[in-house]
Amino acid sequence: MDDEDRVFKALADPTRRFLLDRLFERDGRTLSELESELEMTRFGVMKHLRVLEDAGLVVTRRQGREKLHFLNPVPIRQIHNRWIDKYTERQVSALLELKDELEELA
Amino acid sequence: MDDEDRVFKALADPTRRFLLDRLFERDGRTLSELESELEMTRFGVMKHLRVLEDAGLVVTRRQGREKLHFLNPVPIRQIHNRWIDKYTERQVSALLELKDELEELA
DNA sequence: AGGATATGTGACCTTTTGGTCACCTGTCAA
DNA sequence: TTGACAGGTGACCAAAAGGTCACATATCCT
Repeated sequence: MDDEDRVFKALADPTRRFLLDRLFERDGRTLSELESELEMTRFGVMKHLRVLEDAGLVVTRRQGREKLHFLNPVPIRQIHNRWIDKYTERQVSALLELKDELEELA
Repeated sequence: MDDEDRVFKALADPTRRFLLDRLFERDGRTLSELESELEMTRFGVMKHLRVLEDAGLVVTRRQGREKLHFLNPVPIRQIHNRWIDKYTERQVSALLELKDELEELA
């Protein structure tokens, strides 16, 4: 499995996206901390974090007996660049901003 | 399966990403045209296109007995916005532009 | 009309993936 | 230094996904 494939496979699972959401909110969390927010055993969560790390979506640092997890946004941006060129980017982001404003009014 | 999940699941397969690449290059292609570029039966390709359409990554229009396929970039941009805020976007896109320039020199 | 062309459906099989468990290693602190 | 705590490995099972085929419908063109 190549690097690119790992990123997309990693994003395909809802639990892993939830983990990225938690890290987007605040990074530097430990396995135990992330586990406490999920209805799953530690082993399941560990496996998911491993997949995210192998994909480069999460980077880690050991601190004593703890392992801290950080979100890496670079692969996400690369997905974006693959199918959205500069010109289309302006159109699409304008469209989504408009959509957000309309939803705020409703 | 909710709408968001469908998008990520759709992107998880290399054949489907290849199809998006072809449509990014040029849209409005038919099933037969896309099939001719893949080592797979028509049924396999059709199944993949169906998944992409259900996810909203591809939109279609019937024209006689043909079905034309178009790339929709909106869901891709939404993935981007989920984990990259305005501030981070500037940093990451600058980093990737630098990376591209360096690779051009090498 | 009728054959060729373009797309569609449901059943089926194989491979991959998500999740759990028994068991193990490294680190902290009294 | 010993017990509690944080993280790690490999085997295992059930569920989901990728791919093919027999069969079917709609459209075009002569």
